[in-house]
Amino acid sequence: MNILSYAILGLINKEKLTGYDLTKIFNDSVADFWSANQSQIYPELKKLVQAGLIEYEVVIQGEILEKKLYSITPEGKTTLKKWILEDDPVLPQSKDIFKLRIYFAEHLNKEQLLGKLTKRQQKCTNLLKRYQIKFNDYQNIPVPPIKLGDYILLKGAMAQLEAQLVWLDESIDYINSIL
Amino acid sequence: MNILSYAILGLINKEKLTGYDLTKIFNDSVADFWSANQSQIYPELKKLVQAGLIEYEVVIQGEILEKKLYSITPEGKTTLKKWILEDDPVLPQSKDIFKLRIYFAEHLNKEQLLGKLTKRQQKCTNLLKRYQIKFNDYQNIPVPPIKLGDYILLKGAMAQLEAQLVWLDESIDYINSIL
DNA sequence: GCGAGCATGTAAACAGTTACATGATTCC
DNA sequence: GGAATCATGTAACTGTTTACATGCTCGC
Repeated sequence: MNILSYAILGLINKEKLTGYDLTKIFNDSVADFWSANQSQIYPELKKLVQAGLIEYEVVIQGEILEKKLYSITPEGKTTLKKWILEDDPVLPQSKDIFKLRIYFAEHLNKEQLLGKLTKRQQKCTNLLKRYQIKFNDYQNIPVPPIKLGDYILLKGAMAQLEAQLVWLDESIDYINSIL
Repeated sequence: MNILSYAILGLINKEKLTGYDLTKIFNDSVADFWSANQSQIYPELKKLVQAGLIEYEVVIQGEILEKKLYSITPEGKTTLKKWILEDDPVLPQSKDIFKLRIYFAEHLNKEQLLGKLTKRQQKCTNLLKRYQIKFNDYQNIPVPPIKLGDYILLKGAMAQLEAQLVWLDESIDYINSIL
């Protein structure tokens, strides 16, 4: 069982979902800490059904379109709970092309370097704004216990972005002071 | 050319390195924003030599051990500079198993949930301490322009960890207040 | 002499990306 | 009628991990 299968299991456990729903979720709502391509989803769902951890009912959409609505089985729930409690390996080794380029930045002149940093600032600001809109929705509706994960993770994503923006600001100041 | 090959190119550009050196660097100093396994390094080095972007001299270590010390070629420098200036795709889609588990945390009771969060706090604190020691070394020696990348990226890693610690603290308080 | 670390490589399995392929539904 | 979106799947390729395989060097 790879991590993706647990991710799928966890999402289906929250609510019944189709493969298409899962695809959207991995590209939108949980993308900050996990992602997956559409082409990974369907084979993985098949494996999970074979393993007896999920099952599906065929639902007719419109006139003839058959969609598979997946739900978790009791065995799936047990497997999921066990996995959630497992110890986490050290810390995630994330990959960040932007940081990699900046690390090699002795090649850039001041303008190029500042240009790259301000572009990133812009992107972070835009994403943060989207998160803040989401957050305002949560604030209005009191949520525990079902939405606890959503709430905490959203706050986490926002905190990381805010920290990155402060770091970018400081880096710009630093570069201005030395170059 | 994949990203790893540019990462290798950038590192070799800073100083002459062996495959073994690169392996260590990808597991230690740059692990915060890029990582690679030993088994990826050697085939990639071969490709870069074939492409004429790096070259090596054989250095004898001790009596007979031959090690290959790689250096960047002029074509390699050109290729690297071009790549560094390329625009970065949106924002990195990092994967964080810990966050994924917390997202599914409605399965945990208060103690289990707080246990997971405090364990992560411990790990973040330990890593932050190591970064702070590194940082103190940089502070004593004035560094630009060669060590600019090291300095900025280290500050970035520290900022992210500090933000995560604040987030974990707030999350613990939040959970205590609602559960 | 021994153990930790230096040094280089390959093979197999697994995970992830990009592209292909098809068709229905919903809303305008 | 057409476009965006819903919906499901496969194929080929690329990237990553884990394991295998070997041997030297340096310091104690």
